Amino acid sequence: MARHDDARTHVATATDELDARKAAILNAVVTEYIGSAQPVGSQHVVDAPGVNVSSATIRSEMAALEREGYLVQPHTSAGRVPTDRGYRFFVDHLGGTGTLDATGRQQVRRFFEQAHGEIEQMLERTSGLLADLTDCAALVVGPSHESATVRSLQVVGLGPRIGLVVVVLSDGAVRKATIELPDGADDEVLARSVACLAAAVVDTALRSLPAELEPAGDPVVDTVAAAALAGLRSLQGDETAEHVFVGGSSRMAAAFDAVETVRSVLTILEQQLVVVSLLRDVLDRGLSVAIGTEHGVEPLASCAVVVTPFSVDGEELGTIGLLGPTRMNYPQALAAAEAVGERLGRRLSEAGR
Amino acid sequence: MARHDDARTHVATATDELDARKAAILNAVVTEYIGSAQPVGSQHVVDAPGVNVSSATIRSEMAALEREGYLVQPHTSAGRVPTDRGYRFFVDHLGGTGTLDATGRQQVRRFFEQAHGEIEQMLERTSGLLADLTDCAALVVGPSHESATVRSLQVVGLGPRIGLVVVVLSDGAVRKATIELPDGADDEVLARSVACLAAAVVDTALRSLPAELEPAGDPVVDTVAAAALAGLRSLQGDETAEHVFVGGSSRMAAAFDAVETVRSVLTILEQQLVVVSLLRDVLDRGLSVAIGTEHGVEPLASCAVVVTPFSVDGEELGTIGLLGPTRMNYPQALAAAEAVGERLGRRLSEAGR
DNA sequence: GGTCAGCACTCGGTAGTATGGAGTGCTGAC
DNA sequence: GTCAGCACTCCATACTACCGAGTGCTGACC
Repeated sequence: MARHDDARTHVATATDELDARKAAILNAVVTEYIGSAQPVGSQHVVDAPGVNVSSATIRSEMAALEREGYLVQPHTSAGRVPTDRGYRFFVDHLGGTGTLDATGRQQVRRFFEQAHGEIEQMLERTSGLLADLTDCAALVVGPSHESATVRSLQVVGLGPRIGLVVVVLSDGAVRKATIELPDGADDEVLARSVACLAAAVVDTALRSLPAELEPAGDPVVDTVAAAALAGLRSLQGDETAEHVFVGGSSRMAAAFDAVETVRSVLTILEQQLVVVSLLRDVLDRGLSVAIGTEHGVEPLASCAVVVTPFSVDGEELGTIGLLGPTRMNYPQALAAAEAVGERLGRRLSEAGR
Repeated sequence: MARHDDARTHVATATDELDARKAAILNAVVTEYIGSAQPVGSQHVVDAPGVNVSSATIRSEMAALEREGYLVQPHTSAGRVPTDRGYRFFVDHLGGTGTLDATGRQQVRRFFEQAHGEIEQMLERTSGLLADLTDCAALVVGPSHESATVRSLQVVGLGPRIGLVVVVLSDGAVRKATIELPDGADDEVLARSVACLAAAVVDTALRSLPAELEPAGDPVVDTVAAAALAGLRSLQGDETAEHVFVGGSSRMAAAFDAVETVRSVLTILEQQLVVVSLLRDVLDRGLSVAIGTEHGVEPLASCAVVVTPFSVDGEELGTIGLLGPTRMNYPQALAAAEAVGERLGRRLSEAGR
């Protein structure tokens, strides 16, 4: 029942918004509620750190906190539950990010010791790790390929008139596009087309491909090269719509007891576009946590999102997100996201892309 | 309430197991229950096709069906609910697979008219389509690459000592592996290594790669080639563990009202390995539907799976699966899976792999 | 003036009881 | 073999009572 050890033991200090005691009480209510999911009564707060007053005094303070919008009562004669604003205050006044607990740290270490494989696989598995650590749904968006340039290019004949353009980007990503080949496109023609196309697109970003190519003389070669260029073009869209790896969405079922809520949250999680722009939006607003209605996605009104960017090679950005109920364990989630983000970035950097 | 139109209007015929009337009653109960999710009483069955008897007679038949294990009563004085065996009979005696309804057919047609992109994207989107059509979670497993051979090979330098092996398989799949390069591995060395490696592995299946390579004379070239081969080797595992695209898992939340059930089903859906082997297992047993405990996966005891293979280029197999509650709409699910599978296979075949 | 013990009050949750209705199984007549 | 009629079962629903966790207020104390 008493989960005070879970709280950052930072004794609340006076702030512009709330005096020290109110802050301490609010903190206690939030931590308690995160642990128990039950409305918190004045009695349960009485021996929280920084609160050295009787339950009567706490009650009057709680009433004040309610007037100021930090707490609500589900009904008269029930304990208090934090509002979004209450959580916001709690999150904003955490003493530093805190660290992962011992078993969590160990889990992360082990994971990165034995992790291997290509970037997509790493990201996928990382989402699982994060879900395990935090009991939230985990979102991992890989580094953007937007600024990557074409590193190498190849056209492979697959069938009688079918070819595959394979392009390697400077950041190590590989893309492919199927194209139609004209008759008479033998290996030699393919090679010449590639050479012709390569001259024009290598070291170019996918989004700034040339519109046309210098004719190479041979009409068949030109046709192939044009087809391949068109193939590359069709890849531009993919880069904008980034892939997000979602792990542990089943945890959302444990977090809510209304099936309807679960359903609507899962529906959102299935829409990659929504998820990605949610994360990006939160980041753009300079937040690392968005609570309840702070992010605009209505079906997620009872959820909070923790977002952490991770940097690969200094600059390019990937994003880690954790989605849970508003009463999620913020200190834990923040610590996990940060720790994993840091190690993931490091790992991907040293893998050389 | 009356959903009899949903039922294949096939009037039950006598079988080895059940006489015509019992079969008709069982069919009516199943269809009604699929529609309403409420225990079905004798009154609700009275004007179902093939049942021209009074409710009293139906009651005695129902009692018999219960003794024989096709129905159960949640409690005395409640209607009847089909057992897994009841569903099994229903499914086994559907008159042909039936067809999709008009709007469904239109949805499928539209989808395949505007569908484009590479195979993975197609499969992903197809899972969404199937979920929309059936209100089930949809599973799509792409054609196996097991028997595909190496079609083309390339090593691209990415950083000072980092390279990427890119291999195109005969079925159009592209794989990559990061490798470490020795000092002095310039473009020319890479080209020679590729040539050396290509000679040994082109037209070979990934699972039957040679253990070693003929030395080419130059130690640097040999090192690169060996590293690249090791890279290829690391891909073997990926081929066995196939990727499955899961769409519409949120529908499972609508299907059950116990959050706990939802959670455990979702947990299974997150484990690709389990899902793939479930599908494969059902197929191997020659079934197209597995109901309740028929598949061995315990947390899915209240679920049924509809499985349809789809063939690309005659032989190679992909699989479509639909996961829903045991009271899912089997005729609809079977029709949708078949229709989509057929068109998907056709589409992937003509795309040339 | 802030703190707090004491107290009256509120109200959700649980348990117990009545009632209605959907559904059953059985019986006896056709 | 079929089925109208009937007694019976038992889930849902509604209502009531009651307990207890929790509140707000008051008045005394430092």
